[in-house]
Amino acid sequence: MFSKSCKYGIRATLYLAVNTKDGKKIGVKEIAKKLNVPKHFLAKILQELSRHNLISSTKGPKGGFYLNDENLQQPLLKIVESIDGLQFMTSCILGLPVCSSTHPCPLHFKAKAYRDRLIEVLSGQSIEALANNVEIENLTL
Amino acid sequence: MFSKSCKYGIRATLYLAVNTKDGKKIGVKEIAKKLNVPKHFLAKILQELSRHNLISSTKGPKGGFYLNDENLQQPLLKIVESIDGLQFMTSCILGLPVCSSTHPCPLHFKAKAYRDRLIEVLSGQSIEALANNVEIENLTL
DNA sequence: TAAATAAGAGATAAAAAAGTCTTTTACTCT
DNA sequence: AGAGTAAAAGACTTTTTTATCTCTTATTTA
Repeated sequence: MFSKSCKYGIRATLYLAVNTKDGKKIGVKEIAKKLNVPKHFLAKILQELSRHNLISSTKGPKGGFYLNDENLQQPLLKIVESIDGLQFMTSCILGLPVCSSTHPCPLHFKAKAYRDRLIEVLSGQSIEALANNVEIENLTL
Repeated sequence: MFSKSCKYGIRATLYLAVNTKDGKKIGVKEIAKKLNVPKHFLAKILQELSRHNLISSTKGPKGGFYLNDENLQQPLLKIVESIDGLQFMTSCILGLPVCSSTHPCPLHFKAKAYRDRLIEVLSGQSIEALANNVEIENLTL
């Protein structure tokens, strides 16, 4: 469903949301270590998210990545969009070039239900809200 | 979610189910053309499914692929299993090595509920039943 | 000005997808 | 029965995409 880049991006963003509320900044090295993902690969992903203004960063000593208020209000879907694009929202689970309610593949309706729920979470809640959940319920990242 | 191999495999199997009820056999060439997928790639996939006894074949002139009664009674999940494996049923949508009800990732429950629905279709209905649906509702393959 | 950190360009590696060529099997026609 | 042929089976190669790593540059802070 999501590429590795996208998975890493989501996890890193949520990690930042949870851990930079106090104005702290965190470097790639720490994030990569904590999430157990390849450091340089993650660096590229964060770079990209930063360029899209979905996360924030400052260079230099004491620099690092963090989420500002605007970043925190975005839905997670933005992260997905900027890494994988939004094809996953509409693309056919069997890979048919055209697949819709009026022209469905055999799995269309069941698949759509599954996906729509997910899209709801990704687009309906802010990163901040999801991060709060992570804290309250002590979820894994 | 599914690899291309798997998508091609599912579509080809359903195509065979719909079109070989009368004892007809169909060659890779025709299937590839009808489904608009790469011929040689499909050949390899069908070969594999045949080896796993999920579809049937005969060589030589007038030979080709078809589904026998046993094949038709299998659930589609078997096709998925023999091509992609069953990881998709349990693997975390965020790629976490461990993700379960007791140790969930932030998207775990939303993702699970609807993935389970999909698994229901893939495992609860026979290929024959799904193929009937395809015919009755004139679905695309 | 030195050091720490992100940004950026590009190379390499691994995995997935697609294609080529050869061998085997079974049918058809004589 | 034997020869020719059409199809799948199988081994292998090439291409494309995704994932990962390396090295250099720019920026900021102390």
